[in-house]
Amino acid sequence: METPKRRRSATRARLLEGALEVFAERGFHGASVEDICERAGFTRGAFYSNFGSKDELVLALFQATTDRLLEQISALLPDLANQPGSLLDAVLGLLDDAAPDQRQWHLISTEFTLHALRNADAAKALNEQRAMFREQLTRLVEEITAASNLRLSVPPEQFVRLVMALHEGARSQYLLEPAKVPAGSLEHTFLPMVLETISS
Amino acid sequence: METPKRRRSATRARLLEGALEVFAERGFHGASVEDICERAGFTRGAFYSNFGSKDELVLALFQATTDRLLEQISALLPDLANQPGSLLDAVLGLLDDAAPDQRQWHLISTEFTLHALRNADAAKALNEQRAMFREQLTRLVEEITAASNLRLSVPPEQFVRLVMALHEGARSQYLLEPAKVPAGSLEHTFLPMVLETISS
DNA sequence: TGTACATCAGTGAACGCGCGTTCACTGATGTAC
DNA sequence: TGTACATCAGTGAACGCGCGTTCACTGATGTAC
Repeated sequence: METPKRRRSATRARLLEGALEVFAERGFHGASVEDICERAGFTRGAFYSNFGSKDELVLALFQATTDRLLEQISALLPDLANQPGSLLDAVLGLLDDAAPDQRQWHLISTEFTLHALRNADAAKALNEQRAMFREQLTRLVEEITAASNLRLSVPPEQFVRLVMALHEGARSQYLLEPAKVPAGSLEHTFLPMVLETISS
Repeated sequence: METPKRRRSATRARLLEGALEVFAERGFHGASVEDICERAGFTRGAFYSNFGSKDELVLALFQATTDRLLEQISALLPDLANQPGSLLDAVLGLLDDAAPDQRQWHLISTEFTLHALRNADAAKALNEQRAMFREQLTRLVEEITAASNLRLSVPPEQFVRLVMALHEGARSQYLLEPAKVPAGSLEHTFLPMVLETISS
């Protein structure tokens, strides 16, 4: 049953998917509306039938990506919290598994962050997403620390901020020099030191 | 004595300066050649008399900024190494002082990093600059650890990578939410833990 | 020292192309009777 | 069930504007004699 509404929302979804890919490859300004439509298999008219403008698309894309990311995290949370393994493995595993393609995700989220630093609306959306993301991670940390006898000497929220900041910087180094800085090496070398100090 | 050569190189310098400002404000693609020329007080003809293209400008700008950055670091190094204060204060102080305007520097270097992730030439230039930067920081760490009785349990080079990665991620968080994440707070909270563990 | 010519940094008008956006139209699906 | 009409998602040609780039020109500085 290919009702018009279903068809329409499928078109929208394919356009968003195409935009994600093309933005990752060429960046927001390097990707033309035509590039995106071609990738999705539509003409530009279809684009403007579904989105008001290219700017509107990027916000919609960010929201859609955010929704999917948070869904994936919610699905992963119970597994990780109950499985054997250290707190650190669980948290870092979540960060990696949440974004299937590290490089693509890094390019797009970094570009959107730059955009947000110059645009208040984007900043609001981004900060809300990041807050939700941190809350999920914080809950994971709390569950694991409660189950084990581990105690953090700083609030879990701040520990999460540390992990996210380090992860972002380390990922940047990894993508620039994959051979010299293996993925996750910085995190796995240093975070245990913090945890040992943090636990009592 | 306003010889033509002097005049020419002054024009080039002013164009580079204008480009730095305008790129920070609007981003590389958002800043037109005309914007840059207007800021510098020239017409577009002057621009193309000094640079082959907008793309060529961005590499020249990066090189010029790199040179100045490394010069500033060289000037700061001896002071920091001989002054009283912890290793950490010296390293973080260097990172902050090297870039006078945190926000501007973050915007531009992040955008260039994104560019480098899609462009091999830019990646080469960026990685060389970062390597020199790390070497300077590593030398500072070595001098300070040698003077004190501190011992690092990891090579200084890797310690520097940690500090740089964390600094980058923390700066991003700070710029997005200045009120919630004061500048340097993450670094000053967590790096001492690593140092305590690292020293023996 | 003065005159005639050469050089060349910077001017500013014009070009042209890419790209975001618009819009009259099509044809497939849905609805009324 | 069949016919006539309505809706509307998607088409594709056209528009127009911004911007990177070009180029013939100007006028100030340098050089030759």
